[in-house]
Amino acid sequence: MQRSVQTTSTTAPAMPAHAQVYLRLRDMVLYGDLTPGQAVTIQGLTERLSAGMTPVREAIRRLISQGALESRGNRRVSVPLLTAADISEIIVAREWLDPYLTRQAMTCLTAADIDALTRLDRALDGAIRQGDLRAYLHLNHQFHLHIYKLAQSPILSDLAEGLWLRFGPSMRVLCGRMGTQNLPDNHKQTLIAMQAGDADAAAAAIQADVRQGMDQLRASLSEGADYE
Amino acid sequence: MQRSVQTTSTTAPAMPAHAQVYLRLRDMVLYGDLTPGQAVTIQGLTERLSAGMTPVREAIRRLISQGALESRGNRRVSVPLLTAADISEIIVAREWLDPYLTRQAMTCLTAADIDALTRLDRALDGAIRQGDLRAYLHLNHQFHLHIYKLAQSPILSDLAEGLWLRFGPSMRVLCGRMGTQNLPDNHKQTLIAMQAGDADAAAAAIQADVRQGMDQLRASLSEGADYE
DNA sequence: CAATATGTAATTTGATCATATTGTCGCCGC
DNA sequence: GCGGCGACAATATGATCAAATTACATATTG
Repeated sequence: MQRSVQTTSTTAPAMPAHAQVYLRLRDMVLYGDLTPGQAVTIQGLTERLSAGMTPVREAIRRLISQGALESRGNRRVSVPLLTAADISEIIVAREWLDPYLTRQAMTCLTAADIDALTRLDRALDGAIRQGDLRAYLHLNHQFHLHIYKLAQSPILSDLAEGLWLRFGPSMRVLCGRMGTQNLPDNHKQTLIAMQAGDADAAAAAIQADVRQGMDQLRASLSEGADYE
Repeated sequence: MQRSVQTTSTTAPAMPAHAQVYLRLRDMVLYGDLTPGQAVTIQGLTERLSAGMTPVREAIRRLISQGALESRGNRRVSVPLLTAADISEIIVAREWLDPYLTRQAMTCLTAADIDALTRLDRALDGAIRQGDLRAYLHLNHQFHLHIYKLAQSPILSDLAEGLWLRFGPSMRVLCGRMGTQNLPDNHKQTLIAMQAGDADAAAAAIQADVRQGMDQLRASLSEGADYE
């Protein structure tokens, strides 16, 4: 037997294996290592992640309960294929949640916070220039996650983060289609509004960002029919 | 060893044990068999539910990811103690979600649906008269769940249902304090509005119901300090 | 004669359990 | 009061059992 996920010196001081597996699997969902509709097997993941069966089972179960994976009736698990109706629901939810969390974040925003967001956005620009799709997805996600964190609203942030898990795989497909050169970046308006201390403008900018991205997603879904 | 969760003739034709354990544990959270702050141990549940360890582990993990349980750092799990800030977030979320889902439900509401809701509310009245706290909690939950289902918005319904898991234990404490005689029932206005086909009024009635219940919860929490 | 449908066998995969391992907490002696 | 020691609970593994899908072979029909 392999020496499992044994802490390779510095990697994981005290993080249980199921948590590590969860994080890795979640990232696979978020950043497109799994395509919509793809089957997810326990044994496949035990090999791919060289982890035991129990941690993988728990991670999968956790992601199912978050909507990142779906359990087809007969003990088979797969990455959900979003319908247009699903996307519409996610749009409704995000168009409400994201501006709300942005306003919350604005109530206690420091210059350092804006700096951190600006750095993230600059890194995002770099990823776009280099056509690094995975970095783009990651940094875009980080940008919004950072706002959620600043809002200091753990429950609402949980809801918002959960939505990302649902559209992650489809977003990857969309961006893959658009080509790596003309990926959108609508964060500039948000940063300007934040620097001006204008909560209304910041919320509106975030809402526009969300709507733009999600609308593209829905359009891509309906025109591309099913991707496989 | 006991004969496990073997299908006792008719009970479970093809439901895996982990699903059964999850449902039972979820109901324990929702209807107050667990009190806020209470510790939840795996081995305790394997005995109480006479189930194996693996199904219990998975059910607990699932409920943690939904916010129904929380994992304190050191491999200890407990029922969350809500803070006033937590309640405020839940209020914000429900005041938006529940009216929205009500409006959605109104778009395709049949007379049979209203009948079903009316029956649920009548049963709720009965539970109040008899002072049956558990039935009250269950039927009140069912009433709102039914509206969610009618909205045919699986993702937003998921979000709303998840919130119930968070305040379930605290709600039980609140209702236990209020005494079993004067439990609130604000569903009448909703039913009237639905019969009139007035979506605005129905949404407003639901919002009032949510706000009233949740405000009491917050008040109970802040005055009662911590309950144990 | 060929092609499709059907029923069975085999392999793959999921579910559950018993057990070994590890980390945490409480206690006792120093 | 502090550090090691023992008990307990959680984590993780591999094995075992059961289910389901797949493949294949046979039979039947056009």
